[in-house]
Amino acid sequence: MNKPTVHDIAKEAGVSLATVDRVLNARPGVREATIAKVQAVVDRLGYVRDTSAANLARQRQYRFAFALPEGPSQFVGTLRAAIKEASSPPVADRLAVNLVTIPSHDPHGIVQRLRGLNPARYDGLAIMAPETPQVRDAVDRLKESGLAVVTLVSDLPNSMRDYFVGINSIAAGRTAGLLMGRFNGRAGEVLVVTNSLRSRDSLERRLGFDAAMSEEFRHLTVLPTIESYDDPRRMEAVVCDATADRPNLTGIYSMGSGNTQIVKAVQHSGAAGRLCIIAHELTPTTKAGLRSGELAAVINQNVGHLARSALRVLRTLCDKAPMFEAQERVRIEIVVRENLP
Amino acid sequence: MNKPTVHDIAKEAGVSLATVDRVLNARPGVREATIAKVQAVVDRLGYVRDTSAANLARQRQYRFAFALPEGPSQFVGTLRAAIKEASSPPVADRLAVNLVTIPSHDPHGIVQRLRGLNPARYDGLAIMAPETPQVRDAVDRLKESGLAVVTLVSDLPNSMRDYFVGINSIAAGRTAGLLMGRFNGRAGEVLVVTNSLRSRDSLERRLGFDAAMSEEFRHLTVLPTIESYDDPRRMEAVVCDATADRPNLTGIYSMGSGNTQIVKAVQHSGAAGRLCIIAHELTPTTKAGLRSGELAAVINQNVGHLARSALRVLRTLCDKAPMFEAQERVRIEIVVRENLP
DNA sequence: GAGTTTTTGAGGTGCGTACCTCAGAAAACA
DNA sequence: TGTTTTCTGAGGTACGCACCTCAAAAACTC
Repeated sequence: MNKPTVHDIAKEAGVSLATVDRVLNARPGVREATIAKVQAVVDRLGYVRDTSAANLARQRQYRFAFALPEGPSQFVGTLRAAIKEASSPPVADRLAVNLVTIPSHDPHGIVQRLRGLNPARYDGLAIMAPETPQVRDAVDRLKESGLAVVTLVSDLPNSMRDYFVGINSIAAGRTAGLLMGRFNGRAGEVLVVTNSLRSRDSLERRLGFDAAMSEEFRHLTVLPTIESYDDPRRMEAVVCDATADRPNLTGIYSMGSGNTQIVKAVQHSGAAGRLCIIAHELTPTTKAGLRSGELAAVINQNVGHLARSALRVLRTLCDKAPMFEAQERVRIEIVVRENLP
Repeated sequence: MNKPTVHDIAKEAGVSLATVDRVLNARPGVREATIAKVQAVVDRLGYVRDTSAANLARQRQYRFAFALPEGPSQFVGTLRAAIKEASSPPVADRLAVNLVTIPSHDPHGIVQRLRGLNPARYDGLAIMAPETPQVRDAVDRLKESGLAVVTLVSDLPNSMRDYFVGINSIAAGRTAGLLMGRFNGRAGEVLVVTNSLRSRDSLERRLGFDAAMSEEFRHLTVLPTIESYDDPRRMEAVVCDATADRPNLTGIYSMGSGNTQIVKAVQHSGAAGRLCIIAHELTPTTKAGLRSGELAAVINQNVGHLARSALRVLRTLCDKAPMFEAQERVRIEIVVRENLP
């Protein structure tokens, strides 16, 4: 017997199509006993709803909002491009994706933006935002008004989000630490820079990095994190100063964006050869850095994977269909010059 | 205007539905002039066929054969499992996948097995096989009888295959070389082992490895490749001898399967600490090796990605639909203990 | 057992496409 | 001009499902 249909269920259960339909779509007006009878047949025949036929019949449109931070981050730029590519025809059908930008470091502004989203006009939300109580509450409110919600890149673990699409940041930091330790044989100091420690992923990367370093690589001294607050000049100055003032500096771990400035500063300082620089996220800048040898390695999460995964998960959640978890696990990629895509 | 349908095309072009249908499905019996007229409207309105509706109407079944080598290889085992998972409901619909095993190193046997496939019963073939003229011809024959053909893991570049799903083996070898050079600071010799150099991917890995080593890491001497011909005892013996006879041995590059034996031999020899071992493909054995520290790194291609990619590509080829290339590019993953999935 | 409420059945329509038939129009040929 | 061949149109059915209506049956109530 091939793929049972609703007709088969009806025949087998001795009820009408309408009743099967009511049971399958949880519509009211069916006795408990009948529901059980139909369910039993469904289970026995192994009926699975044909999602594409269902969507066709229901004229389904998946309307998703993607909330991404504004600002000059190259990573967010490539992520945005990946989302656009993954949600445009003919790859995606019945999909209407709205990209909304939210302020990077202003919880209040983020909340305002999220309030501006009419829950009735969306079926799902994917959001990349720092973890603050206000943001969490705003997300929870959208969830409560019926949206499927996934967090992207940076998790909000205590919110009501349905799923997190991204990498384990602690493990990512540990990986960076391992590479720093192995690639960088000379004893000395390691500078750690980022734009902000306020988002959960940055914090966790630092934790993982420190853990790996202290466990295995005691020949390296990790300096306190320096934040640039998205200010390119500050980032450049910090790196310039460090290379000038610290003769023992042998490595830099860049946890966030601003890699363009780091590379530039290092080039000017003439310290390029003696430094092992490890950064996050493949962007035009970091790719160039890998090619030219200034960057030793990049820890990456594939933006295409992130985008497609978020879309798939949101779709699946809307359909209340079972998830294919293995496909949604975003890998922590190690990229060196030789395996650049 | 929302998603134009065939009806819109018909109305706009001033022809009937039947004619639009004939044009869209390349059926005969339409004048050139009319075809052009319809095509123009299709382009102008940006019509894209609704694949799910089309498949529904056509009761389409995609029937694919996956030809994978037999034998005890753990990698092929995990790949096989990934294919099964990716082709079973409810993840995949209208999909009938047949896994066929082919002899590993017997071109004649492979050809026989492929001859046994009735082209009328399949829409597509994915094959992982060594590159020999006989195999190539057998593949070409299937292609000519109308199947979509993709090569998997190991390419047959001079065949008529439509697509190759897998990684660039030269780059993979280069990556292994880079890691060997960076992780392994001590000068000395590097042993290279594999089960066979007869398949294209092994050969190319070796090429890439040598290139990277000779360009950058002159402190390491790479020994000639030793083949085990799928004989576990031979593999173990080779590694045992090398660790015993070569005091300068500092690294092992394992290009193929047989990692269980390598790890075992190294453990027994007591040389575990002084050796940097790099292997290919994540399997239970290599995962355990990474966790326990015997393996320094593993170069991996994600079997789930391979499986899903092959299926997607075959489907796309059957539909004659445009391909979303970025999604099909399989990455060369570097796996260390810290970023184990 | 009459009246009320709750369940169920039968049937239809539509989603966007594929594929079929048959008649009639247009073009090409003699 | 008539005849053949080549196009084209109108219409239908089907795919698997969602969602609707209306009437009939069954299950309750008092």
